[in-house]
Amino acid sequence: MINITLPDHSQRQFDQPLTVHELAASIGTGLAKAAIAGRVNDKLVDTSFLIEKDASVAIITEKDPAALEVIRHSTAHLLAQAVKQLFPSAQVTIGPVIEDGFYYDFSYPKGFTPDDLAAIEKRMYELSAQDMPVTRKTLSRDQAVKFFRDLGEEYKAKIIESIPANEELSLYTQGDFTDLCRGPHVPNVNKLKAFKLMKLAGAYWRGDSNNEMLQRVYGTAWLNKKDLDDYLFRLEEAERRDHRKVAKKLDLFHFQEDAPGLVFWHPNGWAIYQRIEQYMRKQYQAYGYQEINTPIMADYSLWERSGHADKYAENMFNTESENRHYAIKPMSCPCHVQVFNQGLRSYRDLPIRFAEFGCCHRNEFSGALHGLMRVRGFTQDDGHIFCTPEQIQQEASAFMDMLFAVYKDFGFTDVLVKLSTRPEQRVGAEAVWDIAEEGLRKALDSRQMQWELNPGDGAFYGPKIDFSLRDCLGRVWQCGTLQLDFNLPERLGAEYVAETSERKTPVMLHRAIFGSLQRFIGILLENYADGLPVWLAPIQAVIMNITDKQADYCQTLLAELTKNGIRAKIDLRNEKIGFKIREHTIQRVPYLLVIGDREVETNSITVRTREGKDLGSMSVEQFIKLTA
RNA sequence: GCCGAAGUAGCUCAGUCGGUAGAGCAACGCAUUCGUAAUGCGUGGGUCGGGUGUUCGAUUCACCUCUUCGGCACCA
Repeated sequence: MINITLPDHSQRQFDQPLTVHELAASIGTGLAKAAIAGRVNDKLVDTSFLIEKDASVAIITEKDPAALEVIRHSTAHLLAQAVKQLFPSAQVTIGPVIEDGFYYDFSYPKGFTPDDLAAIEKRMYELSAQDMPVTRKTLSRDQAVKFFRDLGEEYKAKIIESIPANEELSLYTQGDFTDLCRGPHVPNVNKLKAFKLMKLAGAYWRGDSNNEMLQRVYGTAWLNKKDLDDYLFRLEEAERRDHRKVAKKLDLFHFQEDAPGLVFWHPNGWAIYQRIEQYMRKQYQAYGYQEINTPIMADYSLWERSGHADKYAENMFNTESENRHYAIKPMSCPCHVQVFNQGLRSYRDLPIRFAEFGCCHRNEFSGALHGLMRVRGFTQDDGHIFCTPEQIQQEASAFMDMLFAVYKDFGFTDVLVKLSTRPEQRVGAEAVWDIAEEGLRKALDSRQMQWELNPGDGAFYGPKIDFSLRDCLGRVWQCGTLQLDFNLPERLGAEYVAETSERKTPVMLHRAIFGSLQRFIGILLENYADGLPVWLAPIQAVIMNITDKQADYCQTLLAELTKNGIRAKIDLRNEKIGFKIREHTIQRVPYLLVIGDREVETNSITVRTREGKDLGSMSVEQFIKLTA
């Protein structure tokens, strides 16, 4: 007798073993038809899975989130089947599920073309229109290796060989196609109804750039056509928000061939940049930092002493003059230690907090460049705190106060926090690691928030906390960081005099909130699409006259607003008011000020927002208050 | 750096199976003086990313190169 518990806690008894599908059928034919997979004792299985002993079982239908994963995985197999039919010489490798879809890597030296992609997708739809069951069987490892070798599938054979010998392997077959897979899969390919192949890309075999480049096909798959269309719409939305597009539309910055990965800021873009830098400068003052500025390049020997020449050389730009070799700074920390080292420091001076809008250059691989998100020249909101091990906790805590306040001011409240602790390879005494990790942990625990532990993921020179923002499209951007460093101060000879008159090496905290100002602006632009908050908008208000008669009044108004620190612009063009409103609405100027005879007579302004809302007439003073 | 795609007017894009290019918007000029998302008419604008080759002739074909886009790898 087998006793099966269903999700509603009801129980059913059966005389003999039965499959998930049979169980579903015993509950209802509709359920049997809708079954995509099963969950037996919390393990996802095929509908063909044979239940042999007492278990709690759920039938997975479209309503269960797990269904989508199964469907995506099966769609990857469908892709492989179509490819093998159309391109028999292609070899299959792996085809996992990823966010919103799946991919499959093929070895196919000729490479697929976009036309091939369309043909493959067409074949996939032809196959899924058939009534083609997906069946599972198991083989021993050696049998499986032989099976795939005989098919000429060398990569599959290699994958299997890397699986422990005693493990049983499962193979899934649909029509003429068989793939090694852990499963589970849909019972029939006709369950696959809404998918689309998205793009082609190269990918290294086993993710190693020394290996052969495989052909990766990306696809997306959904429960139904509507979900697929929604997804494609979301992609369009993300594309619309692309910061590179927004930059063109709003005339913020540009790139050109002469300076790959380096930004040419235009007046509007630089206004945003300046606004952010000035904002952060104020925060530095409020949180007890001293702003400094250090050279953009330094003799190569400094980078040898700091260790960058050893570990970071290929990312550094170099230059030469009068037989001296210089490197352009990729980060500011070694220079900050030089400032610390001027004069003898006492324990009474600590902590010392230096901040710099550090202009850094890194020679990123050409293929890594990506708008403002990955550039070769950027500004770090770089700061270094020199303190004693005992001060780590309070400094970490104060830093997080600052960080969360700053993120909140920019509208980011969903922040992911990760603590990474000591790795295998490390420098520094165990006792110092203990204090450091404990300090960070306590600083985290003292706040009402969730954080995640990444054991062993710290840098060789110290533990760290990373902070990531989630934007309005749900994308995650790592921005802030707090890294403890026991190594660099020692290498560069930083010292202070302790209470006991001994010379001691301070701990150094590397910290950033934006990371790169350029990248942070990119994130802001995509998060707000083009409607930046009023305080960040390059132009906050446009004054528009209705006819020439009001031009003088408009000029007076402009002077008045400018005097009060509002970034205003004037539009006296001989155009209809509707035309001007349309133009500046598209430019996402927060406030549109309409000036006609009525406003001149009553010494007022009429305000319309970029959202099209009419705020009515008000005095200049009222408007200044509104904007501030 | 690797794989794939792309580069034509300020922007978005069309085009030429080899005979030096076109639209819409923008810009400029003239008329219009107008009350909340496009007034009308007219004008100018391009070494078709750069180089080399094939050809009577290359924006078009071939090769090289740069840049950009999508991935991979990288991001001590």
